[in-house]
This record gives sequence, structure tokens and C-alpha cells, in this order.
Amino acid sequence: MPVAEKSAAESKFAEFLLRKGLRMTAQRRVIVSVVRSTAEHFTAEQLLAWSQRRNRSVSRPTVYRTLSLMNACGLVRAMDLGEAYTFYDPNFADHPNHSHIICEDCGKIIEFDSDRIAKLEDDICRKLGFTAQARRLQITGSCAKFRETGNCPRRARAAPDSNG
Amino acid sequence: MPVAEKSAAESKFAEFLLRKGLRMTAQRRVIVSVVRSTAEHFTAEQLLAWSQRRNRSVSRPTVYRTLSLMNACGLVRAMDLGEAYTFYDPNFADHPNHSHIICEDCGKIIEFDSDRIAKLEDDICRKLGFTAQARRLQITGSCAKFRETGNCPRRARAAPDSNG
DNA sequence: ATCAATGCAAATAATTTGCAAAAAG
DNA sequence: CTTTTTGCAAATTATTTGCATTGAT
Repeated sequence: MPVAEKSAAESKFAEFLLRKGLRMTAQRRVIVSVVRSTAEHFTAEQLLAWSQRRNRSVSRPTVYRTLSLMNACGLVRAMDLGEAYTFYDPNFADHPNHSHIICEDCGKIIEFDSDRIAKLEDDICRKLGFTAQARRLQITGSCAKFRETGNCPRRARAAPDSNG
Repeated sequence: MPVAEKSAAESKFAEFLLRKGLRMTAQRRVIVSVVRSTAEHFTAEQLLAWSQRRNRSVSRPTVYRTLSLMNACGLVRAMDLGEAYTFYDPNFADHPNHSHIICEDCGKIIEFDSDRIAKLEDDICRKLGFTAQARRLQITGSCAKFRETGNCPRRARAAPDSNG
């Protein structure tokens, strides 16, 4: 999943705040910037750690509150992976219709787009008189092949660059 | 989604227990029986209430523990609907590949099967050398049409029959 | 000046767990 | 008899919230 025009996504957040009569703050700027600098799926706790690395004043409640705003405006997507905590997908803004394949061996998340699946979903919704607002498709399993080819590093999960 | 051969599903649980060296108890029998008697998606708390109606001795921890076993053996499927609690799908045993359309207006959950979507998923997994173990597709939106035709009762959610 | 946002500490609440008593095989 | 299961009460833990202070506009 290529990282595309994230700055556009960022201004999307600014516009969202404006429209809602909310304010841009130093903390929010840091948090959004950190999210912008990663393509990995992350937890609130990870985001807190990464953000504090850049600005000690970022607190846990602020991370949760900002995450909620970012989710509301479509900059990020809350995902349930069956773990105790919620994961957030930073690629949602650019690829609102992508799906996830989750490797249970290494925890790796692979993203893919399928116009053909989306088309079938549309047909079904139309047939049922249903107006779709969001969709999520997750496939879990094991990537035996990936491990053979070295593409399934165990629990590899990189932190974003500390210079954003 | 028609209710099909649930008794088969029940013996599946018995076999599962046997295979694992676990035991069948009065509480587990009640819980499984209650789950068998509903086609609705439910929460642990609802299942507790329904089960206690039949046998006061069923406790919350036992419901959670049994739900976990049922999920492990495929009798039930844990679902995240963005609420604070987990919903369980009792139709998973009979229709392991069905998808969900969730109406945000009324909370209603509509289930459907699509061989064509499943086929496309298979193709993608094969192409990635990925062995799928489970899949979940959720589409959320609003069922305006349903409400017109009276098929979208607000938060209607029936308790299962109290006679098993 | 306003009114929103922050950090802190405390609260919330679903789910899990330790343990001694009870039941299954 | 041995091992699992149960209910109870307490623990766990991600996420949320009240509140006084700080900061954005």
C-alpha cells in the first residue's frame, strides 16, 4: 500500500477542526504528524510513546481524544484485530476501501484493494436497498509462503521516523 | 439466514470437549442450548440473563468461559461492532462464510452469503501464498428502504424462546 | 476576553483470574 | 479418586471523564 499525498490528509484534519469550531494545538499537530509518518497499523499506546518522543507534553487522554477526532474525520480507521486494544490504520484516508489480510503467525497486516469485491458488495447493497457508509473485510490466516521467502518477520513493527 | 441443523452443531461441542479432555456440565448444557435457540446476535450479558432464566446457577464467569470455548470450536463467532462489548453470532456454525450488513439506524444485522466474493478472496489469498483461516466482511450504513417497508424496527432484539 | 484543550488523577466497565468448594468421569 | 469446573469476590486494563489550568482565536 503506497503512501500517498498525506499532506492532503493533514489539511483535511485542519478543515475538519475548523468546520467543527475546534482548535489546532501543538499536541494535535504532533500527533497528526506522527501518524502521517507511519504506514504501519498502531495502537493508542504506541502513538503516545512516539508522540512523547517529539513533545513530552502529549498525554494519554489527548492521544485518545485526538484519535477519536481523526477517526471521525476519516484520517484514521479504528480496527478490531481481536486483541485487547484497538489498532488504528493510518492508510485509510488515502485508501478508504482497502481490505486487510492478517497473518496469525507474525502479526503482519497486508493491505489490498479489490474493485471487483467492492463491485459485488455494491450490488448486494443495492439489491437490499441499503446505503453503505463503510465496509471492512478482514482475512486472517497464516502466511507460510511468506516465511519461506523471508517476508514474514516475527512481529516486526517499525516505529515511524523521529523526524517528521 | 435459515436456522439449520443446530443439533449437529451441539454434538460438535460435545466432541470438542471430549477431544480436549474437558467436561460437559449442567451450566454448559444450558448455555449451549440457549445459544441454539436464538438466531440473533447477542452479548455475553444477554446470554447470562437468558441462561439464568433457565438455571439460576449459571454465573457470569462461566458464560464468558463457555463462550470462549464455543468460539474456539466454531459454534459461535465473536464480532466487534464498535460497541463497548463483543457480540456473538450464533449462525456461524451453520454458515461459516456469511457476511454482515449492519444498519446504523436500527442496529439490525442482516446476514448474507456471497460465493462470488468468497471466490475473489480465495484468488487473492492464493496469489499471496496466504492460507486463509477465517474471514469477516462487515458493511455498515443505513437501511432507508427497509424502514419504508417496515423491515427496520428500531433496535428490535428478541430474546430466545424460554423453552429450549 | 472567550471557549476549547490539556494533564492529572480518578472513574468506568467489560472481561479475566485466584481460590476453595462441588461435580464429572 | 483425580482433575476439571464453578461461583464468588477481587483484579485487570484499555479507555473515558471531571476539573482546574492553560492556550488558541
